[in-house]
Amino acid sequence: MAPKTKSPRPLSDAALELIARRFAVLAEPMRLRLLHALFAGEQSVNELVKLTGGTQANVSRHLQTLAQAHLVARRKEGQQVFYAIADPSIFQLCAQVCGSMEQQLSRQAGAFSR
Amino acid sequence: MAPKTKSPRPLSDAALELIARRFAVLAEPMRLRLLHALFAGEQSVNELVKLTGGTQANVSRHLQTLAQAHLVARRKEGQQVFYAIADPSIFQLCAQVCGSMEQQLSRQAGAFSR
DNA sequence: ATAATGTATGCGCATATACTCATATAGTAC
DNA sequence: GTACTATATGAGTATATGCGCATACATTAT
Repeated sequence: MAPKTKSPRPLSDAALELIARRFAVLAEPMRLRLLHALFAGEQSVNELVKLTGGTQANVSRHLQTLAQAHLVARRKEGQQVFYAIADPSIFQLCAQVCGSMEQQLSRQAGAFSR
Repeated sequence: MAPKTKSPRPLSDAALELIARRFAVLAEPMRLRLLHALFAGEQSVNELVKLTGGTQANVSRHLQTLAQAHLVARRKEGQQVFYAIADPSIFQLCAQVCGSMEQQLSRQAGAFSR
């Protein structure tokens, strides 16, 4: 019986669910596209539709998902609704994923030219 | 015409797909549980089955998913197969997500007691 | 009031994926 | 060879989710 019973933190099931949900929100290309478009600043739904090339219905739905996850903030002005990044830590997240994947891909590429 | 046309980088569709895939791999509680268990070091499949409480078939499948994403490494020794974290940047990712969510939750909690 | 515009949503379909069960494969011991 | 253990995988099912279409809702203008 090796004393392997050393976990960094128990991490309850509920916490794991929450973390998984968070990752799931980021696991859709269109939502990443929307976040990317919002990097330049607050945008209305219509602007986001044009920027991303998605349909209005689909963009609206994805924005709702992002808003429920508190990743973007909603501001209504007249008949337009503006969305903006609410949690800037997202960019660090994405940057880290990008970096890790670039590293991975270049390592795979190196396996050929080696 | 505000000079809002300033994107950090174009980010091709293919890149967005890859990033989304990466997040999707992390979007399952059982896989997070497995990564968490592997934090203590290399483990065999059977050990992971005991540690996570999942069925052998399910654990094996999720390990395969993690391995395909190059998040864990596979090492066969005799009839046992050992898995280990292959990309330590995962922990930074999870730590960041946890931090962001703790912040979010405490802010929501503060909205009541305020 | 009607009309036009911007946004959200109900519904149906198609696809993806997580799970269980049973079985296959690989390795070890006898 | 058979028996046993460890791991992987095929099949079937249930659930979730992204998408498009049509429509509802909200706001402003006329």
